[in-house]
Amino acid sequence: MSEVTKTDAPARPLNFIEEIIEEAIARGETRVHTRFPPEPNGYLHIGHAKSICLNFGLAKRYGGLCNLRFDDTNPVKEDVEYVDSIKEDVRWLGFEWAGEYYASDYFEQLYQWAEQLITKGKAYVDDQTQEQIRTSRGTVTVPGTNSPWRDRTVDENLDLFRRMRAGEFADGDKVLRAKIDMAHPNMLMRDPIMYRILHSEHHRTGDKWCIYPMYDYAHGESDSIERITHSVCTLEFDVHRPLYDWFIAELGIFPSHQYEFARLNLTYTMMSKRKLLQLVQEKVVGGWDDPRMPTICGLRRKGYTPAAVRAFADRVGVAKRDNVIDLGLLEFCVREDLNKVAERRMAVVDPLKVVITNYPENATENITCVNNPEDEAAGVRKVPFSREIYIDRSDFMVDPPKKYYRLSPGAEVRLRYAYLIRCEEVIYDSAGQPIELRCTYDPESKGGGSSDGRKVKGVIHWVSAPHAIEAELRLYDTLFTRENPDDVEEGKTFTDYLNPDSMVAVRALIEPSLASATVGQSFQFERVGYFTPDPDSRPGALVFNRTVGLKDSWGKIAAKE
RNA sequence: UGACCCAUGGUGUAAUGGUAACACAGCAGAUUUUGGUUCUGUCGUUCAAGGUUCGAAUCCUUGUGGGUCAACCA
Repeated sequence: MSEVTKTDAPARPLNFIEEIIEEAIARGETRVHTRFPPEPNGYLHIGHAKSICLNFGLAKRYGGLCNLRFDDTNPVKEDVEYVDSIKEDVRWLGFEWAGEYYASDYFEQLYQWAEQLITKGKAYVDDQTQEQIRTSRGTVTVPGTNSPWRDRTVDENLDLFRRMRAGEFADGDKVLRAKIDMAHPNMLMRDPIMYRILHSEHHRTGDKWCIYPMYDYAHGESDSIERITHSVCTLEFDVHRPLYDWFIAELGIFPSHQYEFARLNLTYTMMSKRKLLQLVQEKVVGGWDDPRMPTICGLRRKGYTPAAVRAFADRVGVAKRDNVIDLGLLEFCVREDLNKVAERRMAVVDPLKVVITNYPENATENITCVNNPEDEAAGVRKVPFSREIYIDRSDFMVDPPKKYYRLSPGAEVRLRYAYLIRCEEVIYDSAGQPIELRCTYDPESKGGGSSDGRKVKGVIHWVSAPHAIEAELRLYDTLFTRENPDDVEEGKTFTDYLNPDSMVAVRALIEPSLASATVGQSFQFERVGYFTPDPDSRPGALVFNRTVGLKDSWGKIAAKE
């Protein structure tokens, strides 16, 4: 356990948990030990990323430690598949845990402590049915009533509890309950269940146990065993805190303390594990790692970087107020990172052929292109140029509106890093749609300037027709059309708000250097957006995911017209 | 009709009894061989009513609004 030392304090103000810690430091407490405690029953999402960044961030900032602990007290819902994915995601985010722990490692200790509570007269075996327990608990406004088994003797309780462990009873026959107060205003304190009988195989302990501790009984004690100083969880556990403290006090063990913060919500998506599972099971999405999912693996596949997610977690802040973060902030964070690190490439999403009539036939030249104007060290690359090229259909208009800087009949534009061209003739198909442009180029204008110093405002991207390679581009939009898909109108469900255009695949023509792109790389397709190769991508059958589009101020102006 | 938590621009988050600010979004402009980036400017905020105080976003009271809790889930 290391001493508290403040390291790389960020410029931002302290959040309330950091304030609590700094007050403790001022009082002379010298240790910060946190933990990230997922139940291995599903994939991690962006909300978990906030918690991970908070817990690991606190440890890092104050020179402490952060554990990874799997809260695996319910064998029927958990699986090793999930522990593996959770570890992968935490590592991907850039964090390394001080220790890897499992609540199931503490089953024996937890059991011994339960016997201790029975011996103290603070716990009893209850024979009531689930239904009887539920009704006798009362409601939020009416007190509960005591179980007829509440006053069993210590010896009888001990005997029964041992026989529960020995497997003498069937699931649901008996439970162990804490003896607190059936009239307590806090429902959680009305003799909460500590153990239930579950003849079920556990992914780590196998069939060693047939009784399993409940969350409330296991969590605080697990924190205590690991000597966690700051047990950080989300707001809905606020009402559990008195119970958390009660067990620790009755047992007289290391006093970990719980602090609650507001979970993350994001517009146009949802964090409910149950609903995300439904989307996977009903094949609305391709899987947990579908790029439209708010899961960490989905964001990764979509091209989000760990740095972007961490920056996002830092910017959303930590407080106790319910919140819904604008998706725009997440997108800002990934653009901010990718703008600095992603190499630029040219890709034509919707190709329109252009023939440069005064350019020599069968000639090819290599145009020097800057890889990243934000990073000189990224260097340059050569891109082939020839008489026939493709430009994007949206970069040409027969009858352009005002302030349209791109190509139109008689107008001139700059081909990025190459020449100025002028549109001399438009060739139409039988439906009246332009299918080819005949242009002339200014041989003196290569790389910049022009033969006579004239200024040309428009710059468009291009690919050489004989050199370009084909690729599938998957263009993503929000999965839902509603800002808060959980907020459903009368008679509807969240699936009624699915966006039919959340994924659109197009065939594009891209520059040849992209043939060797590999999963994990990010590129900015100039003037289009950020893209990353999808795991489905194969040589000769390239697939790229759009991480996020570029900011599009022309699109905004055009939309207003 | 219980206990607990929360309430600051459109969205988040600060201000810790002393000039309500920062980011994102929006708007306007400058720069730009990406209508990107960068830079500048700008719009706009303390749930209500009382009280304490020289002074309240902050403390107190009462409301109002939102949230959590009645799984042998976590």
